[in-house]
Amino acid sequence: MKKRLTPQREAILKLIGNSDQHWDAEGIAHVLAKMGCSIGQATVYRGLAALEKEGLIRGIQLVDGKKRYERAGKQHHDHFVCTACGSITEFSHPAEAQIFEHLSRETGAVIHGHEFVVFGFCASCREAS
Amino acid sequence: MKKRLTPQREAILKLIGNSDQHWDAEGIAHVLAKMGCSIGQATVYRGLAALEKEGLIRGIQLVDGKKRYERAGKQHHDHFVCTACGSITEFSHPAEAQIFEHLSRETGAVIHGHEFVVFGFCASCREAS
DNA sequence: CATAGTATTGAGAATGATTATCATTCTCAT
DNA sequence: ATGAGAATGATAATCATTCTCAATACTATG
Ligand SMILES: [Mn+2]
Ligand SMILES: [Mn+2]
Ligand SMILES: [Zn+2]
Ligand SMILES: [Zn+2]
Repeated sequence: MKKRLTPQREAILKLIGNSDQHWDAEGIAHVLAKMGCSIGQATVYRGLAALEKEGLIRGIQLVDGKKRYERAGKQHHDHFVCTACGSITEFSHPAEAQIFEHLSRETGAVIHGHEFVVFGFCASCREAS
Repeated sequence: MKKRLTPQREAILKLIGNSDQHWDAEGIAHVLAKMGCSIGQATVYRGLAALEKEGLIRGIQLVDGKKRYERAGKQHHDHFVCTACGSITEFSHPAEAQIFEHLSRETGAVIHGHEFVVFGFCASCREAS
């Protein structure tokens, strides 16, 4: 049999797919519980892993221990994390492609993915400091 | 009082400072134990944190859950991790500076640091597959 | 030199995120 | 209906890391 899109996975997918947030497992469980359809935490983790494997959501690691998920389909981007307020800003720059190209040419490696996280103070937190 | 460079911290520093590896706490404890001077695990973690705060070693996060440390003083670089053999390759590219410049100019953020990890198959693992 | 006041240590408990177990329930194609 | 393979939920278990706390080790003064 194949992977199934169960009601709980649908709930997770709908939540992530209809927002631009970067969700962690706990946040998802929390919101779903508040919405009435609470799911066992193990099921949340398994559901997230399954949905990611299917390419329906995208998982990222923001150096804070917990894995986050965002909806799939957005164009490639990296993340800036404000260490003061925790806000996450997406960004991208064409030069990144050159870096990958150079890296694989120099080393002969095949690149499968990457994680580029920049941190500091966002504009408003910079002023407030 | 000030931070002290105790014998156990010196041992950790010497280990990291004299190699080009990317050590995790467990690896350090293991090697030091094998060398006769075993240290409590809490002390290893505290020592690493202290040495990092003093700028004597540099901590990095390679998306695998455990924090790694390398000797300070090496020029800036990022890391390529082979997901097949686990080898870590260092690289750098001048275009990265442009990305930061662009990001801070566009968003008004102050950048304090970053973590750029690329993963895939290294040259030898690519052939072997 | 005695001594108060910090820093550090080590053993072990505790934490937080995630995964593994396992018995039960669900689904789908015969 | 039925049996094999998925999925669920409650709970135990992992893993890296941090916390607690009693015992030491240093340091700066008096
Ligand atoms: Mn994003
Ligand atoms: Mn390095
Ligand atoms: Zn901020
Ligand atoms: Zn390799």
